Amino acid sequence: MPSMPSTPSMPSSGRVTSGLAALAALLADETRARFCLALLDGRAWTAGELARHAGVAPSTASAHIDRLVEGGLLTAERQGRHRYVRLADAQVAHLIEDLAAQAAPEHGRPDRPRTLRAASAAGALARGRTCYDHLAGRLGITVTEAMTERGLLRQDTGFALTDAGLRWFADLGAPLAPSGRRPLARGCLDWTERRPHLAGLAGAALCRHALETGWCVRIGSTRAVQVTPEGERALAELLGLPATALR
Amino acid sequence: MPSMPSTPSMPSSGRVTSGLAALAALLADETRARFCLALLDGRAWTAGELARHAGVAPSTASAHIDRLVEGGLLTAERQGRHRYVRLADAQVAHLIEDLAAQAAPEHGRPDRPRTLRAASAAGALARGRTCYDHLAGRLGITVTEAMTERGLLRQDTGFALTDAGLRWFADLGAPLAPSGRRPLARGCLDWTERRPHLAGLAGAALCRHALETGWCVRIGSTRAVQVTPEGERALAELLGLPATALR
DNA sequence: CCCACGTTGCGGTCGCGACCGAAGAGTCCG
DNA sequence: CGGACTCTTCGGTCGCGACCGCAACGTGGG
Repeated sequence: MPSMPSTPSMPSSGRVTSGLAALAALLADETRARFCLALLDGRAWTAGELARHAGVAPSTASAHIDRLVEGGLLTAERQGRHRYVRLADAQVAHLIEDLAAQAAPEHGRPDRPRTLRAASAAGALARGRTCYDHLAGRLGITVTEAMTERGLLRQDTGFALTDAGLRWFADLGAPLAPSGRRPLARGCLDWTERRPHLAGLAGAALCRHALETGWCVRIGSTRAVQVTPEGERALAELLGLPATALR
Repeated sequence: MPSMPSTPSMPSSGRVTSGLAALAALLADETRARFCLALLDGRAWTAGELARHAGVAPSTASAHIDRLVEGGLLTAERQGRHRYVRLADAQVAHLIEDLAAQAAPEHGRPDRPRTLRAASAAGALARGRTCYDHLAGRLGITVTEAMTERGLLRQDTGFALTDAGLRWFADLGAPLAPSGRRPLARGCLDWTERRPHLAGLAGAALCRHALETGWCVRIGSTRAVQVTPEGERALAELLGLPATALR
């Protein structure tokens, strides 16, 4: 009830305020937050998978998914008896990344793994992974830094591809065209490396190209990726990266 | 209790998840959201001002401020019997901007003002305002676009100053030096214009310079700003902006 | 065709947190 | 040194929402 600002303030402040609060409320629940972070791998999960992942009853998960879809964070698609769910778009993914980065400045001790299995999984993720639709982890950072050093990417005065960078992508067979409202290049703060890696249309194109041409492959069905021998050769040739930098 | 992911997933997933949920919970309350949006003007408010602004009791506001400070979104500073409160840093400001932008895609009809006074205030804000520590509104967009056209700023492949842009700032008497983790230039989506304006260190330097040299002045004690005749002359000379573009 | 499984809808329970008012601590001023 | 002001602390109330179990629905496989 006390939703009336007693001071005349920002116009449309009411709508923006309640919109902001409503959006934040979607992520304010631990279970929904877990859903969104899981979906940050860019793939589609079924409702049941998400329920098991978060450790809640299927009915609970279903209700949460409804709210997230309603709020525009997720999109759902029915296929047979499954309901596949994914993040709505790159903007949402980027928003959640930013929030997670802000929420986890605990970069001192990244939660020591308890088991050998967990340790090796953590290592694989730190080495290389996908972040929504682009590359992250040491792999993502290494590639981004190499592109910067080679003058393909400019990070000192912002974050943008250079003309040489545009040509590089074209030569690669993955020409970039401005599309919609998504920027060609943007920095995405890496969780494990605490430095920005390449995101945006260029990051997505590079990741897609790397997976399609076999430069890297997914490990199992996780978001972790591994560079292949061909990938090492290609990156050495195109970016001057020594093979050892990618292991 | 169901905090165990039944699927082995992201390492440190627990911590990140609860951190994300806790951070979002801070903004999930309408009153706290109103506080943060008010503080987006970049200035320090007293606890009482925020309480009146949001229409809650002082005791309620005090508790909210505690939580926001505890969560790292705000910093507080006691001065006499007042407690001045501001956003913690530019990163927090940017995060809230992004969230607000995502939360308010209602760009069809921006909440028609009810009174003449409100209409003129809304008009002034749309013409020019500060957004945390840089310029926004039509003023911010116009300047940003002019800088882009003049080759000082590159937006087609990302968002970065050019070398000419660096020189432009140096000639202005506001040389830019990379500092800490804040980027020199970054795009900040404008609420009213739906296009990015210049933020980051360069945006802050430009705004500071504009206010110090009298290119623009604040209207009353709001975040709205107005271009002065000197400002028109300077911007015409430095960016080729016709005076009519700024009214 | 029926059974198993993934998914959804419906009560019902329970705990967290947003709110206020009143009283207390600290500060500035006459 | 007392009064006006700002802010904080403390109890106590109340409503929202996260959760589960159970039952129903639909799909796909045997």
